Amino acid sequence: MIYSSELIKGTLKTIVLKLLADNKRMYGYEITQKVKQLTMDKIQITEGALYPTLHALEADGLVITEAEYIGKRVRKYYSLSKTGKTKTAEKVSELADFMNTMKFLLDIQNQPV
Amino acid sequence: MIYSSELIKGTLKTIVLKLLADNKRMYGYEITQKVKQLTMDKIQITEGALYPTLHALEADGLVITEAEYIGKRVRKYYSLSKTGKTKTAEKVSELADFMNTMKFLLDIQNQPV
DNA sequence: TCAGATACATAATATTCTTATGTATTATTG
DNA sequence: CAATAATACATAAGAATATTATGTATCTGA
Repeated sequence: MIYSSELIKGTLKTIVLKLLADNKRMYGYEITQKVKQLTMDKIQITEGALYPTLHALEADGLVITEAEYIGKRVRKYYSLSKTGKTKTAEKVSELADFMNTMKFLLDIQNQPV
Repeated sequence: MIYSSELIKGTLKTIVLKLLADNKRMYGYEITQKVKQLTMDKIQITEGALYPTLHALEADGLVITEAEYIGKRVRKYYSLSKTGKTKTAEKVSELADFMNTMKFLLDIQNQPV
């Protein structure tokens, strides 16, 4: 089962930021694979969604990039800036709060998953 | 505190459906107020978001409507169709699953709210 | 009486995703 | 060893869905 795409909306940025907080330094393709692996294929980030998001994070000064060559192929590593670290904590905390609210709102107690 | 609007994206339809499942019959304005009240003002659904959503649910055959006059003012009541009830159960269950996944992904254990 | 709440609706715009396409390198496998 | 899949980036067109603004009209309370 893959979640309907609308659920990802609004959480992608937070997911990416949190992964960078945990892994110091990651490149785009690695992020898609990591999310896929951690969620047992339930969340699959498309490249068309990820790269624009990464570029936006960079434009906002939340991440910094380093290009690196693996053989002849370029890799673009992303890591959190100081501002990015602060922002990540805020967004994760907000999402946690939001999920508690939603849990209450949807009256979700012990639904089997 | 009001959640950043992006968090609402993708969950609005599910919220509306669940409220209708719990309350049998509601009108638009009532839904906005109910959500505001249940979430202690943290989620405020704008009319520009709600009405198009309700119309889409109707077009999809998930809800049925009845107009009613309160004095001279019209009210449009929404209730779940049979298909709507099934769909609601599916969407709520999917969202519950998604939130568990997100909880794991974001490593959220006992963050104070 | 008049401001605020109730109650609907829609249009222009912005955001952000999907889908499709493009380029190129490296690894695998029949 | 050639073809395919995986790795790795990127962007553009289009769809979906929200924000913001606007419009209309009624009812309530100070």
